[in-house]
Amino acid sequence: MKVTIKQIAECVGVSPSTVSRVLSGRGERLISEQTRQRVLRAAEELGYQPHLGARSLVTGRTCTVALWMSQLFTAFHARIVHLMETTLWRSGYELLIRQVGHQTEPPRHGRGRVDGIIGFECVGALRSVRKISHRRPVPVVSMGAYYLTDVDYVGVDLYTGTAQAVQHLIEQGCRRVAYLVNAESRHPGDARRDAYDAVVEVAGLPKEYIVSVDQSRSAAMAAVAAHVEQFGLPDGIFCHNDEMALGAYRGLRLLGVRVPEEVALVGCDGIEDTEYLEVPLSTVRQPLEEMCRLACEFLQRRMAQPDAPLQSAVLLPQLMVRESSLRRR
Amino acid sequence: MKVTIKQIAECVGVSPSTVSRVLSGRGERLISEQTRQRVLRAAEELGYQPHLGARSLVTGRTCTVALWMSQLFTAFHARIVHLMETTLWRSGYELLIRQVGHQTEPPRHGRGRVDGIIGFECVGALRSVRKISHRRPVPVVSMGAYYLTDVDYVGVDLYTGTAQAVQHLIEQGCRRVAYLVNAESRHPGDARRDAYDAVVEVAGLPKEYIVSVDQSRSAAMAAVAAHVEQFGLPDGIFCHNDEMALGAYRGLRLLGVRVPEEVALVGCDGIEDTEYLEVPLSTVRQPLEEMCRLACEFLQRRMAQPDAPLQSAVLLPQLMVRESSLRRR
DNA sequence: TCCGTCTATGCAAACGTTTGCATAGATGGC
DNA sequence: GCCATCTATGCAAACGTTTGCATAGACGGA
Repeated sequence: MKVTIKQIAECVGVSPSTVSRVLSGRGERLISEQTRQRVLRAAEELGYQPHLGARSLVTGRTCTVALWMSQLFTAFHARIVHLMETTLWRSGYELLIRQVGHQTEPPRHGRGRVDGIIGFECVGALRSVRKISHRRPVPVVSMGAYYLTDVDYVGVDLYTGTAQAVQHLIEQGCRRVAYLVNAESRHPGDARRDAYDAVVEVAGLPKEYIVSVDQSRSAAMAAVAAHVEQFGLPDGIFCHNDEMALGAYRGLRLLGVRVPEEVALVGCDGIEDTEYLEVPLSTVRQPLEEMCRLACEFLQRRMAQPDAPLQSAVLLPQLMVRESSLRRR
Repeated sequence: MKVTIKQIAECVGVSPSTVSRVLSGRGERLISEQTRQRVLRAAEELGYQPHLGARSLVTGRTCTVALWMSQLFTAFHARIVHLMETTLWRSGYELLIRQVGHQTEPPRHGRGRVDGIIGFECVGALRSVRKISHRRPVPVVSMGAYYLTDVDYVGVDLYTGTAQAVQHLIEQGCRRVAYLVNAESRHPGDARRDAYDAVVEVAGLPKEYIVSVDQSRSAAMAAVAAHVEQFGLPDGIFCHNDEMALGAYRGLRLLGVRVPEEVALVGCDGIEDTEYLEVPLSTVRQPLEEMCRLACEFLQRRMAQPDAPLQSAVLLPQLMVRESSLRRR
């Protein structure tokens, strides 16, 4: 049986308002200690749980934040969810998850379900929700490599990160540095692609793309195998992300190619998995903790002050040099 | 500015009830097609979004399901979240995530926030929420290796899975099969531990535990290294899960031990990562798709019929034999 | 012409909270 | 002893939906 503040009120012998004030913690110094205690005890005894729908109806807040992600398969994504949930919970918010990547239907988004949205690499969906909620827009923070100019943004400077990585490969003596990329991300405008182009060009080296149909390991593996068969072996590969780097590694090993002696390998993202390979993978590590922390901060500020000026932060990734890119000279 | 059904009603020139009937899809054959169209167009134009709090207040439903997990770090967990979100979304539910593992405070659980809870390996939290919501209990489905007798349950028979794995190691010629386990799970009552004990005993082999402080890779790695130094090398290791298997693998490699020639290795869970090692890891694969599908089914039936008889399913895992446990004879 | 039936719509209550305003009683200064 | 102030509480409206019941009009049969 549902128990409401009305029942508690009746049971204690006070009015519902008083109960509400005690339970919601609003009327802090307005309620006598004695009444307070009696209400609390009654609530405890009856097993009272506030109805959050009713509460949100009048307060206009739900204490829930949505996290939108384009995909959700790898340890990298698990880590994001983990960090978000932890951070938000501490601030008193719950976390709603939504994968928006491959949904064809427009993102229906009930008003009064969430107080705000954090989008991880899903610019398209964020943009359309913005359009829908034009008047009195939903607070939104965009995270990841691509960004919208009209919402708060937390990103990571993958241009610099990639440039460092490619430069590092060149310094290790690589003269034929390839870029392993999925078909969608291979175009100019992608920070990694642009950085690769620039550094390779400055060094006077040839550009070489290994194009995988998607970001999965198996596809990356197949792409590398096919590429090597057709064009021969590069001596260094920068991979669009760590998943693809793992696929590349396995593809090369199956071909009998030694890493890093014959091919040096650098990934991108910084997932834990890559440390535990036979040959630990070098990578461009994204500062996820910091990014999640900032995203939550930005969102909370935006929820508190809808008209505050635009906030943004672009963090520096860190090149983690491990064995896979260290040539013994 | 917020737009409500009242405004739409005013704009179209009908009553709020009519608008509600059109928009909620309830009064299907009650509304004239003409009115219907006009309401829909007005809603579209004004950018109407229903207030779900208000709706849930009167319907008593939120169309939201909570997924509780004890932790959320690895690709295994990401996969669970992914499958759940996909399945639930298709049935019209949204997914709320909560990590309940290490939270000290009791699981506060607002009534009217979610319609049901799916708990993945978090018996303790489920039990306490059951106690709190004793009268008119929240629909709950428990998933994973441990189970409550008084709630719907979807599990996997890790006893059989483990038995097969250990038997397999013995058949490969291992005579000193160790069990790599984290401190918490090493006790009798855990299906894997019990199965290991039984099979090893029947085979007349000695029991040997490698105890790691937790389930992380690094801890597993350290545990293996320490164990080998103190007690020498077993010739087969069954690992409590894949993460620990990855740690064990790396630990052994750092010691210069060859897998599977000197030590055969089998993990448990079936995460994708382990296929991409230098030596792909054998594992006991949990049928996650099926488990998630069933859990959602059970939950929906329970939500529809609170007094339906208890539902449960225990699925069989599958032993995936890969290179890490194949001795060349 | 009247009555019964059906269709399309409106009215108003209900859902469980929060909160601005009112007020009864207590307290204290003069 | 009176007025001003303060403390603790109650009243009632409001939040945005849904929905049972009522009803107005149309229609058809007798």
